[in-house]
Amino acid sequence: MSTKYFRKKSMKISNIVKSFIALGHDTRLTIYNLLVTKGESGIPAGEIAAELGIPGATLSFHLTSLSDAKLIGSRREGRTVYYFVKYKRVKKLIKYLKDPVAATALEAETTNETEVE
Amino acid sequence: MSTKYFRKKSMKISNIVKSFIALGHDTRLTIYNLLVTKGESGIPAGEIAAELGIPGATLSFHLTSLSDAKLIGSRREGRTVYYFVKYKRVKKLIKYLKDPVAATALEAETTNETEVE
DNA sequence: TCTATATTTCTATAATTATAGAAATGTAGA
DNA sequence: TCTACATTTCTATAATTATAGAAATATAGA
Repeated sequence: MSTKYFRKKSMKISNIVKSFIALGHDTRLTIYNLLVTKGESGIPAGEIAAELGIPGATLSFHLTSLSDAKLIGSRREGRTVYYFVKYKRVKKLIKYLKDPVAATALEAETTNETEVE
Repeated sequence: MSTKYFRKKSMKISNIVKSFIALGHDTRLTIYNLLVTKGESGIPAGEIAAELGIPGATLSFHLTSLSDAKLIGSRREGRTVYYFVKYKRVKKLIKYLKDPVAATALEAETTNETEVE
């Protein structure tokens, strides 16, 4: 039973694909770029919007994509929400690019659907 | 004059974004995965289509995306076209993920629009 | 509680991308 | 040249994603 490239129809879009989708947009890649320069402390959503010159609603849409992909995280401080890069997922992508076969095997072995961070 | 996140409207979609777009699709990521297992010699388009169970026209569409992103290359042998991974671009992506600021600076410095390989 | 501020969600619309049959192109061999 | 085969391009259609104003939500401070 060759399971190599088999994929259940019901199987939702993989986290790896989600991550590449997230990075595959000019605005979102610029956000990633910006967040990298800001370190762990992150940067308020409003500042990102101002820096990129885009409406808050549009920014929110893109932040959701990056968050769903677990490429970024956020924390609220008062009425401000700070966004920051989550390097765990970035490292996973690098690993995937270097060796997709090994990374996929590892993923299948360790994925237990309860992963949080 | 802050050029940090400035981007000319006329400026076409960057090669990095193009690459992430290319990898951000289940079928295309599966193609990448498959090609990695096949090494330098590559694999005929027809075999990819058969392995994935998709029509040739659909495959061609996705191969174009990966080729435009320079993630894969091809060579014709008779009536067969072989596709293979081009690791130069993969390495560039890894570099970008690790340090987007440095990678972007390097890109700006070395891009002369005549890059072929 | 009232008001201002920060951000997100809702919604409609615009724009882009994906799919795949049919037609076209390129190549090999008879 | 004729036929078969491999692949790509053309085309229409379906599906998805992006955009941004308006409304909603959350929090802080007066």
